[in-house]
Amino acid sequence: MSLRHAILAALLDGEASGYHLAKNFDVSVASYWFATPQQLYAELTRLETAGLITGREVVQQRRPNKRMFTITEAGMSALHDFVASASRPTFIRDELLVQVYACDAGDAAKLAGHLQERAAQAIAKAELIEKLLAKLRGERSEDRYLAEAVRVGPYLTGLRGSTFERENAAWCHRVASVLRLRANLAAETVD
Amino acid sequence: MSLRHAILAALLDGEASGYHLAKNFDVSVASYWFATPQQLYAELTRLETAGLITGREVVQQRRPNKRMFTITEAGMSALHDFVASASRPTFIRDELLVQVYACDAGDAAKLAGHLQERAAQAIAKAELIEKLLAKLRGERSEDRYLAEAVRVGPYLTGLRGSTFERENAAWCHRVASVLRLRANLAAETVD
DNA sequence: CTCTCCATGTAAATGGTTACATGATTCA
DNA sequence: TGAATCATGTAACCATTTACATGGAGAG
Repeated sequence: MSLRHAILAALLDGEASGYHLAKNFDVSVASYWFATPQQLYAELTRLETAGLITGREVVQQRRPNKRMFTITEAGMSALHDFVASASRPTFIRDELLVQVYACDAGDAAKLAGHLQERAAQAIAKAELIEKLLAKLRGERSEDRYLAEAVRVGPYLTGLRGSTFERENAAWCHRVASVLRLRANLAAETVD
Repeated sequence: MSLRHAILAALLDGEASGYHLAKNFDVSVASYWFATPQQLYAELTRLETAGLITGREVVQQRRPNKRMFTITEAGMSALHDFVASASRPTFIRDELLVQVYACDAGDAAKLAGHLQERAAQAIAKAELIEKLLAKLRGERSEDRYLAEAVRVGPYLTGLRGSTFERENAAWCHRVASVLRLRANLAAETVD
């Protein structure tokens, strides 16, 4: 029920098309909310029907036409209500963690390889987010920015995303090294 | 498709009933995988049909009868394959983060309150996990435990869960204090 | 000439949540 | 007397993923 709010929140940055949202969702909103393009297109149609956003057709010449959406006053009011509403703790669902939980019953060496890949992806994502934060901040210090800026939501969620990815990478490295150490110890025992 | 693997992984700790899994999922498997009881009961039935687990009826006198499940060899082999398989990066879906993203368009004071509650919950969960880790480790240091223990999966995932919750709490506090600071500054400006 | 990007959508299938249902036992 | 715990399940409903479909433009 809350993809709609994620979309409304994303539209605070201004008019956007479904395609644009799909491309940028993981940079802006989605260190913490993910959606497939199909989900977005479907939900945009529903939001328009509900009057929370308005779309306008933009005719393009060398590209397919697109529909640009803007949040309406009704949408702003719905978002306002949402911000103050209660929300339950998140539930993480991460296949990799299930794999690590079961690592003693599987091929730990291969898993260690996947962990290294994940660590690299996590660092790449963290760097992307951190660049975005630096751009938002500009010359100001973080504290000044957060005190003075007109809008701070995207910066605050970016902070969470960046530490999350850093912690992810650190954990992946740690687990991979433990698994490799244990593989070596096991090999010595066999000798 | 991977709730089945989470269940198989949970059954590495030994025989369990659906009810038991539902109660303990968030302590063992589920800093990183969540499922409702209904999901578990349904999936257990499917796993049994598929021959990956076996159930036996336990007749009780002062309580309803229950079915205890054990992982089979076919189940172990499926889990083995799963551990080495590729998995995509997680996608977080957290309503609270969407709320913070949109905080500039809503009631920041109320949101700050919710953030404090969340921080408290996160710390409670971290402490729970950390107790579990200490219990697993016993007298040994972490490094020795991870090198020597027969099974390390649960400890390794517990590490991730505990830092995740700590980081969560820290972030909630940070955001709440930023929002309060801004509320005060806004009030002064009005004076 | 193939691949990727732009841009949108439909349809089918799977996965997940919520509500409802049962019924004895134990604790306050 | 009322609520919580034990223990399992069905059914209806939503949310999400995956596959399929289209078609021109520009890069290699």
